[in-house]
Amino acid sequence: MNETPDNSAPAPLKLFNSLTRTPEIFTPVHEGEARVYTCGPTVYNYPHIGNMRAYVFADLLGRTLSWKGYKLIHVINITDVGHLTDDGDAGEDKLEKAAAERAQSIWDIAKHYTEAYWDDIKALNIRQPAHWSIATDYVPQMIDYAKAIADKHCYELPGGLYFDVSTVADYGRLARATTEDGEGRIDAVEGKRNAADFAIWRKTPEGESRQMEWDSPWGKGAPGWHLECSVMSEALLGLPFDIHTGGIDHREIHHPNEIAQNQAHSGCDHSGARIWMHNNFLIDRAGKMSKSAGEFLRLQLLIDKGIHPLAYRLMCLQAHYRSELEFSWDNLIAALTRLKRIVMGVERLKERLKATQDSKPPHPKITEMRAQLDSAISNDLNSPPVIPLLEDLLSLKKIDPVQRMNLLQEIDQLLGLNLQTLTRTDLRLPPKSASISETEIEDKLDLRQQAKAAKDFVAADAIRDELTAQGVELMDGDPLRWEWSIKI
RNA sequence: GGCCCGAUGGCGGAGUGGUGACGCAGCGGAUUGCAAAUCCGUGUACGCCGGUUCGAUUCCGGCUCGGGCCUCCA
Repeated sequence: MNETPDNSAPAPLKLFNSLTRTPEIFTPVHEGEARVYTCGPTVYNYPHIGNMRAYVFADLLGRTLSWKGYKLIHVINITDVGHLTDDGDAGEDKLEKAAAERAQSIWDIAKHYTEAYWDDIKALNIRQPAHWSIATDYVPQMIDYAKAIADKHCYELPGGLYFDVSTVADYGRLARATTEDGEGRIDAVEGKRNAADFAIWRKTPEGESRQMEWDSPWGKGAPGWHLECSVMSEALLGLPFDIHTGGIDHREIHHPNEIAQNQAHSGCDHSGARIWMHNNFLIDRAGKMSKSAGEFLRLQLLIDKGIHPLAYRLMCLQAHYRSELEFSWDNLIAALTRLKRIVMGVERLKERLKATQDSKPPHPKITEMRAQLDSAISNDLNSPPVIPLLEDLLSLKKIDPVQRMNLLQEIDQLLGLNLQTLTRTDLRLPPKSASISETEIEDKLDLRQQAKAAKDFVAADAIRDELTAQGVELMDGDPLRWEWSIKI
């Protein structure tokens, strides 16, 4: 235990490595730099809010690395090459299927969903990575990559080129999986040498043609979906790089396969990335949210209901990234209420700031809080205790506002809640169902104000009732005057 | 079937071998024409059975329940 934390010394950054299943002290491959690769979305559908938790997590990691003084080089990929829809390798591409259903070009579909994803990224105040790597931009490199490993590590089947997982050392170490059999729920592809072997290149079936296909030494087709991440991470970050992130489901299949490819291509036994980090799921009462389960929650739905996206971000940060997080509307609205109160605290702090001069030595309480902040975030990105810390900071009225604002800025640099500019008005999103305009509301409130001044409470109450019926909540003693009431 | 994880108050969610974070809701107070908003204050918990220990919610074992992965998925 840390009996006497040394407030002057920064805490070493510890990150939980899925490879060792323990927290490890982060030491960069390249002095002063942090190179991070994040598995991004497959753009054949809208992202749901569960998907977005992964990017909030990756953003928290990136912000932490920046705050710790590392030069961050972050890559997030966009998978716009189709993935199979059905079991095994016999299915259709999801992108192809979506294109067929909507009678649009597959490229238009990918573009549409990529932009929808980027809208969500922006709404959640997730910082832009250094590179958005688009899978279809890298197909020639993927083919070269596959050629380079084909002889020693791959074999051909009618369906395409397969990777033989027995050709690399310690396959599946990330998943802690036994390589052999296990009773999978799907039929194995005929001819595979090992159950875990996976496609590097998928041939377009005889007699079919696809909108997205490329020539290769193994016939016309498309790259296997594990290939792209190995190729792009190596191309953009070099091997080994520091940290690879993704959802916890990737720990079992996708990332072990990436590691196998990295080993094959580099000729080294290292895993490509030193630290593999996985965020846990956002779960609904029925279980995890998934795209294949039909209807799912999009960020836009929250916005339509009048819930600001940053409330979702706060909800994520209230839980540790490795814990499952239970989704409920109550919880989300609780986060929104909390965020509003935090913003009010910041606004009060700003007011006090105007009337104050900078003061000299840092207040011991501020120093202590900064150390607590460092200690929490350095402990595998433990964001939940940072939020009460922030709230305490806002309520410490006796401490110099300048010093409090400085620490607030640091906290917000980490949490990314945009606290320095976010206002209560920003948080007052009109729900899609709103049946009255803001101007009309303001006009009616003015009338009510007049009625109140004339002590005509019957008239004043009538206006209030009318507005309440239209989903408007009155707040007379508050400069904001009114609020939308949120209906789920 | 195989592998893995979790179980904390009304809901969500931290943390800890011994003074039971925190948020939302609730309750009390201030405020208000009455409310609302806001501010201040405040109660309740550690799945079950054993074990280790002076002492366990925290460590170990078993059980029950829940969840994840094994198919694309954050």
